[in-house]
Amino acid sequence: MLPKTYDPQATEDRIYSMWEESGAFKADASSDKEPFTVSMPPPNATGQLHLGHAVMLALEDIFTRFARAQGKEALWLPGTDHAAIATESVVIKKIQKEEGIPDPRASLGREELIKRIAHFVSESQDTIRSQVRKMGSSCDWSREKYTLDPSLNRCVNEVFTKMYKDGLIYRGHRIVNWDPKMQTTVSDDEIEYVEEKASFYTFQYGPFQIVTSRPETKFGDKYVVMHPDDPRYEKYENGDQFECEWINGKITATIIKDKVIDMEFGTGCMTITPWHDHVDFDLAERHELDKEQIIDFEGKLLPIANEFAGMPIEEARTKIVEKLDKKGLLVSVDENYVHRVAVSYRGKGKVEPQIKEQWFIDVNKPVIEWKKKNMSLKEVMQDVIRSGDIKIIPDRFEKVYFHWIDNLRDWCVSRQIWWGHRIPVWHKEDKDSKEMHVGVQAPEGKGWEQDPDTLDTWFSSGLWTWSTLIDPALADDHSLSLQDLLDKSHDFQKFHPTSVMETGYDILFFWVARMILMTTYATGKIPFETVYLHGLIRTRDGAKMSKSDPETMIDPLDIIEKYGADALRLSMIVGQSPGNDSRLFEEKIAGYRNFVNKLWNASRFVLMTCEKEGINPHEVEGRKVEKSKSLSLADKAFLSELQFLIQDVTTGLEQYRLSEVGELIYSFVWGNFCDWYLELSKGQANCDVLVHVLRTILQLLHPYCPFITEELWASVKPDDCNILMKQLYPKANKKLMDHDAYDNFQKIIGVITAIRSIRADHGLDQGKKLEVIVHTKEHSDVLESQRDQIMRLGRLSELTIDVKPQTHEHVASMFLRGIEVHIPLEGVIDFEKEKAKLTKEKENLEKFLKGIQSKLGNKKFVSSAPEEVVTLEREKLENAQEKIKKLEERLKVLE
RNA sequence: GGGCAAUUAGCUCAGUUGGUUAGAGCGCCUCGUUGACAUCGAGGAGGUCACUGGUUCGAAUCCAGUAUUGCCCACCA
Repeated sequence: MLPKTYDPQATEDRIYSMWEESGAFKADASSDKEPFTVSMPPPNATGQLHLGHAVMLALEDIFTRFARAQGKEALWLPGTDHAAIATESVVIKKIQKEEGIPDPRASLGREELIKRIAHFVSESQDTIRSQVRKMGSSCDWSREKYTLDPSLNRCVNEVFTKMYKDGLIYRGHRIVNWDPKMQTTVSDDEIEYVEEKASFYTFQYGPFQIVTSRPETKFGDKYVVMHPDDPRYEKYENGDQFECEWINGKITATIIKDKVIDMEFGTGCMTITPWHDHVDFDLAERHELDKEQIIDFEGKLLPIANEFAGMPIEEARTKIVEKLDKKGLLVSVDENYVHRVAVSYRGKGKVEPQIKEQWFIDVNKPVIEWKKKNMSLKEVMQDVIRSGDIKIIPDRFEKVYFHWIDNLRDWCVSRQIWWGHRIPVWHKEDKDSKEMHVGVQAPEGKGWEQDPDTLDTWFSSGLWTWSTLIDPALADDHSLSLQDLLDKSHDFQKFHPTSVMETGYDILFFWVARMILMTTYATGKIPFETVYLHGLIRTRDGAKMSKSDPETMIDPLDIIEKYGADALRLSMIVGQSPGNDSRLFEEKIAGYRNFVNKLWNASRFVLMTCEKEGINPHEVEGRKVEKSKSLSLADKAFLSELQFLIQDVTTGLEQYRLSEVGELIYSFVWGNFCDWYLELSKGQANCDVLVHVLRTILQLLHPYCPFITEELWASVKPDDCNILMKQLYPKANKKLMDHDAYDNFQKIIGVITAIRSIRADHGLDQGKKLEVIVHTKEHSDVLESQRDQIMRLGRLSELTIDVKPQTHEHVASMFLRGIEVHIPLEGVIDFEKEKAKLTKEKENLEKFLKGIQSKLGNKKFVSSAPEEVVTLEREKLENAQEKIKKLEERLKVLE
């Protein structure tokens, strides 16, 4: 016999091992079944899983288990990401802290540092693997991938080379975001802005006044820019020159007129620093102006700054202001200026724009053949969404996506860090040599050195849906082309494009967009059909959970230990809608733990009942139940409701409406199965139905709560059945859909509810005699057939069921679903109120009826709307008509 | 500056194409240990669906505007 409470701790690990050993997670590329594929967004190989991962794993596991149960060949492919900058910075910090080495890159060298990082990563990967298992994830571990695996590296090199040959990858001196702390470039998307209060200076610059918060960049400023339409500067012409006193003596300045200037801001004119500012750089490019570097890559001033050379930015700033003040060129200082400073998404260090030679992907060059047209990467990215090849859930993110693409600039893909995919470019002698080789492998001959730079981590992540499906054995064969690799890899042929990409909306641009870009280009196919974006999990107060504040952090592992993985999964799925943030706190999780336990006890009850009746649950045949002729009203009603549940759950899951479906099952199990059916079974039990319904519930719930359902399945499964996760999903049996039984059963429920309510309202003693008055013979028959149940659940010692029209003094308190229940009470009934209520109800119904009639009378509607909608309206009409009739009858009684 | 959302019970949130009396969980109040479950059961209170207009027989739902909050994007020196 099962224990009184469910103990997830004692169950989950055992069940998971059982699944793994059974091979049920493994997908078969050679099967004939329809494929269903999910690529797991690879967690960064830097440490711990957090709730964001947990929600992702829960969602994807539900998708996968459901697809599997629908008879599809389901593949959920797990893996980890090398997370270039993030990982390197974590390890460098660790070495600095633990070993006291201030600059590990310099001290250890490339080879040694990479070795250290690799070691760290492999430990971290083990942690992640075990955490993913703890969540119950049914992913195919035999196919686990890592972004630095040789076969994935091969794909990276192939794509880079192909892009280079197509002229999509180019090398150029461009302004990039330089992170002096991490000593690398970062992409536009890896930047965040933090508000900072700064001093805002106004300086005299020749005849002009300019404003800046960054005086230290102003050494090279020999251009002053203003708007061509600005009346204040009408007398100056573009190209005019003048001499003026500046930081280090006299300079010759040139006037530039350009429309980027905002006349409203500051003094309406500014000097520019093309080397250290994106806008200034663009402007300088347009007007072909000189660019000079002021700040070096360490964040210190260069010799151009004379006596300030070698100073760090912050120090130089104050000194320069002092100097300009002494020269009388400082006009004013605003100490309360708030501006936004760019910092690196990872290292949180201030980002300094710099001009550097970098590798870029051209997003505007129309060289991609897509749908028989030549398109640019940008255009393909727009087309796949616009044409509906890829659907984004929720769809409002499509707008956000388009907006992002409109603003997309060429993508800088080279990074000056060591951890990652090294760029497949070789230089003869040194980097500045003119001889260069771009290819998948190193060129023949001596003296070739590979470019020291690595690729942006999103370059390889962009290939994730398909590079993971390339056969590693083939990847070693360099006689094969990229196309060969795709054509010959069975997994790729079977499982790509993937079915759904599920991830947080916060990486829509970082990753989802890049996958679309890279995959359409490299394979000619979309990477996935549907994008499902989940929201962030926040604290009870709506704050972001952050590592720096352990109080607010909820560690999924702690929760699993305390409440079980099933409860955690439900608490993150039910009540959440895609794309919206949600809050999580322990009471919520405890609520779902209670639900899980409720299911446990319901099963216990079923098993105990079977034992009492001498029935072996394993021998119950589902089919027989469905054909049985000895079903009670409750059995029929309940089986009918179950069929509708199956239908709703299935269509809901097909449409990715996970929250709604979770709620449906929850309320069915608790509100119907436990509260009614099991209670009724205490009077008279049909074990066949009990077992059958319980099995179906376990099957339906399995994608959400895999552990407990699997555990319970073992106790109730048919003898010839395997483990639950290999079962096919239940199908609704139309023959069991019995509206009459359902309606009649609702009447019983109504009566019992009424009795309970009356008892509570009037403190009715247990065993009090009750009279139930009904108006028709049919109702009386229904109640009569369930007399025992009503008496038991209503706790009555005597019950009269009578058919008669009512006199005023007898009409009592409750009208429920067409049945009137009353007990003899002295003077508590308000007839006028009752009458008014019914009259209003009738009026509403009549209004409603009129509306539908006019709708159905409208030819336009009938001809244009889908047939189902029209029938639905007709049904509504009939229902309403019937109800009005009944109301009229009741009103007549009251008269 | 532009865009996207949110606003529903004390709290956290559902509410699929407009449809009959707006739902759930938690919390609160009353009662209850008859053998599945106190991680429970029965009953109850609590909402002008942010506000103002409009479309409609009918609006939480569609449209316009207002307010508050949040997020994203952008070159304001």
